[in-house]
Amino acid sequence: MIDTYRKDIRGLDLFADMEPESFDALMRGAYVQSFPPQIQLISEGEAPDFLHVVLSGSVDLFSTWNGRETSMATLYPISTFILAASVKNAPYLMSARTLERSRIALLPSEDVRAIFDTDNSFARTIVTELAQCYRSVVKNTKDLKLRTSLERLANYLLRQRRRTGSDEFDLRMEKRRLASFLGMTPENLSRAFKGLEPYGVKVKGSHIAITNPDDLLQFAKPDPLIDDYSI
Amino acid sequence: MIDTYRKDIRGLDLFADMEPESFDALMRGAYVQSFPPQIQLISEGEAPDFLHVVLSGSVDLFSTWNGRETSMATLYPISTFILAASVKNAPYLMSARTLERSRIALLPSEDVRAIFDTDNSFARTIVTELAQCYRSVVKNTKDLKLRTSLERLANYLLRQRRRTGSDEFDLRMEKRRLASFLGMTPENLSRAFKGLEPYGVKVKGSHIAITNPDDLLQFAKPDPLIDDYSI
DNA sequence: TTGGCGCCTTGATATATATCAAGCTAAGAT
DNA sequence: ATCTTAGCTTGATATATATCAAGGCGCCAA
Repeated sequence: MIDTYRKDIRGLDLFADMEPESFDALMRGAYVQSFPPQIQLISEGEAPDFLHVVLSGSVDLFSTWNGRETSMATLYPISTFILAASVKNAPYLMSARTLERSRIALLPSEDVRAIFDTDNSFARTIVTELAQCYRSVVKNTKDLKLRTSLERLANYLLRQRRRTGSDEFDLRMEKRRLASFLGMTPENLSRAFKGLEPYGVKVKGSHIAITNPDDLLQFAKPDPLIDDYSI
Repeated sequence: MIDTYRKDIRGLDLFADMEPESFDALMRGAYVQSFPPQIQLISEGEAPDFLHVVLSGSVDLFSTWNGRETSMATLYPISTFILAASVKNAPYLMSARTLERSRIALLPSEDVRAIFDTDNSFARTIVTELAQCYRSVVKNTKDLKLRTSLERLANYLLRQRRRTGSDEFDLRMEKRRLASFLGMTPENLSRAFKGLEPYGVKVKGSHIAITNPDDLLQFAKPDPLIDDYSI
């Protein structure tokens, strides 16, 4: 494991506070691999052999049932998945595939659980991390159940605006994947973008410009208890 | 705190393994209160003053946005809510109300966090609990995004069948609340029950009889990665 | 026993969303 | 530079779901 990767991983909240010996132990069994785009890294139902860390590129978490598929989340560096399955040693609930060429660190789940058992501060950090994950999914459920697809898109755009700190930004994923994440078809996403034009949303390819933030805010009614990922 | 309640709480996975001193400390600040039906116990956005334990009765967790409301989960004895907010000391994401007369134990969140900081085995148990919660919400999201309302109802009935171990059972909640939980209107739930008649679902008031489980199974296609809450 | 009330059901209609079938556009390949 | 192709858009249509408005049923209270 080269030192840059080691430092990247150590920088994550999840690993920042753990005992040096624990971190060393965890890194001993870990390795980094580079994957081409569209490679399936894990499949739902499998045993959780590794805790994954996205070091570069991006990864889509998705689920399937009865021939249908939906995107559950997209991960960007530096972040981990799938922690809950690893610590519980329970089958993955989601599959994962690279969206672009990506570097992924693989930490054996067995090591994660072993260190979890011995390093108390690591165990506590995992609590914080899992609580955060849990709350994110709850927010996502509220988004899905309480809002129409147009409202979901409007709030998604406002979250991107906040993340980038700018009224203009590029979508970070294909529109078809965004559609799936927002729980709609690509066709309807197209129409939804049109539907937001009256509120000052200009779309050119994957470039978005919000020309009238106040109008969009009034329509979208963002709520920290749904849209603020930091609380 | 009378001894029965104490024993009930101690019996929960979350508290079963913790140090006796820790448990005593937690119980010292705790108290049990009885509430009439339809009393709002907590409101989303509030600070998490207490970790709640349902000792008897039932509690609905729901969320609101922009004048709309949706049921997120219903809790039965003996179970806790809202652990994630308590340990993170972050605002509640959901509100809670009693559905019937209910006895609720209230454990000060501050105490929970204090003991979490000192009792290592308690910290580890919380990890397991939160991982379980997280996975449940992920399953719920898959249910919502991958299935139609008819399929969600069919699988809900099959889960009740499994829980009760019988082809006949009573719904544990009002149909309107079930509708909200399943992400549909009461009118559509009514029609959905009709729509399941061809698969051997008989409804009389809140009593359900599944006369042809194989047909229903074939239609519903239950999946352990969505419908099995134990993994 | 009998109102009355709340919840559920039903039918009619409206809206939201998905599907299907072309076309269009832009980025990469030759 | 042109071809090719994948992804996106658009319009037409179908389906799913919500809304609105009555009506029915059962449970509780007087």
